[in-house]
Amino acid sequence: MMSPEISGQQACIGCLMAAIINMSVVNLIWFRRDLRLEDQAALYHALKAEHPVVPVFVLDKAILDDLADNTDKRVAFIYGALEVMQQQLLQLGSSLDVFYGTPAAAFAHWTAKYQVAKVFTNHDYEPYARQRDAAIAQQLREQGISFHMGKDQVILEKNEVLKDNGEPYTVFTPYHKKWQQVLQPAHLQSYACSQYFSKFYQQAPVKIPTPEEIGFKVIPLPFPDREMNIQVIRHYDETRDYPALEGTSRLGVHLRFGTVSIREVMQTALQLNATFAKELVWREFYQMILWHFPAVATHSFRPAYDRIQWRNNETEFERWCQGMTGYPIVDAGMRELNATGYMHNRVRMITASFLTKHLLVDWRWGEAYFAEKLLDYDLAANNGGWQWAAGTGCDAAPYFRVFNPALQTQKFDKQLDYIRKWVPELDGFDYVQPIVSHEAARKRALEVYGRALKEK
DNA sequence: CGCGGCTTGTA
DNA sequence: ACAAGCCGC
Repeated sequence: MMSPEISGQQACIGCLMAAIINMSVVNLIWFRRDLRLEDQAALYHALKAEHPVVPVFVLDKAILDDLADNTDKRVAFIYGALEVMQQQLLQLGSSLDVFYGTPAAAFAHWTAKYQVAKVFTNHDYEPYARQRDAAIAQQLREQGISFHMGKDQVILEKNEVLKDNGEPYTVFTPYHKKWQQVLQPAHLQSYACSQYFSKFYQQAPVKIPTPEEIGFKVIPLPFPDREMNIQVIRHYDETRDYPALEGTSRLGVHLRFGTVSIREVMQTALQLNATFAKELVWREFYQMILWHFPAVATHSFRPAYDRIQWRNNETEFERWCQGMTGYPIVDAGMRELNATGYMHNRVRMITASFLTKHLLVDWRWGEAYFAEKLLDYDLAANNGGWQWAAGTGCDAAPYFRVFNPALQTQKFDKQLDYIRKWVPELDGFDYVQPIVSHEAARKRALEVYGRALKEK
């Protein structure tokens, strides 16, 4: 549903001006993490509204300045997605209008350049995004421009799945059950944007700032395919836990940036594999948690766990980052991450458990490292995963459940195919000694966690 | 309210 | 089997 959450109180000054000097009034569609032209909620509502639609995107200085690496793969991915959209728009006689700077400066620029009546965009549940959107809505309201938000990133959001007492769930299994009860066919219906493509504002191409102009280098990379691999999804429940196989969808990055529609993926998932569909609901669960409990971005979901006396040994943390712990399955995962910007999910759990439990490093350190390296990085999912592994989160693994790297290897990489791929020196004599013994580290973790929980 | 259930490990 | 935690019904 498209609700004018913040609507203009005054008459649209731009519209009056435009009427007088015969300029065309337009609406803006503001793309963020929904970088596609088909089955896109806010775009659909924009195209169906009264005026021509100008597609806009902000290369947000506030976000880009925080990236550690000027060859960040995600910037390259975004450029690729913008380029695809720009080609489609040019063929339609329109153009994307991309601005480099802060969102505030971007809208100051666009509202001076166009006679804007309304701005359409989709909900974003992250703390920074919420604050950004509130500020932009306010800025636009002062100019008599209304701000309209749609739901596009998830199937069911915010308060759509609640306990009978009206409170949000904090445990996945009952949330999932309720999610399935609430789901209606209409939630999965595709937004048929293309039938309104004639509504795009006609103008000459607007030049997109180059990566160099914004201080980045784009290194050509093979990104995961946007198309769903039907065979992989069909067998997801049987193959997903084996990191040596191609058993996962690799759609994470596309869901992150909206280069595929969650409605389309969920439709397929519900038809082909219930376990895969469930994983997509985990994604919605963590977005919902972040919306209702934004403090999890910086604190343990359970306050008692913020009392844990992390060892935070920087040398050990560095060895974990580099994949030099002496535990092959952990090292393989970290090296895969460093080399490719991707890590298999089973291994994400193992490496996260190892850092927090075996080395007793604050989960936020690991979360930040993954945030820096993962192409498919998403705050809600990454934070949820880390708090799950550390035992600090909602519906987390009980803290006394310490993953045993040897057992995990036995179960999920018995032939050592995955490990040998990333730790080739395993078969020689120069592989590093284990950083800690499993038994001693396990005992230490149980003591340290136990102490934090006993304190009042 | 007591018990099932939990991306698992150990006895 | 049983478990150092915890939620939901």
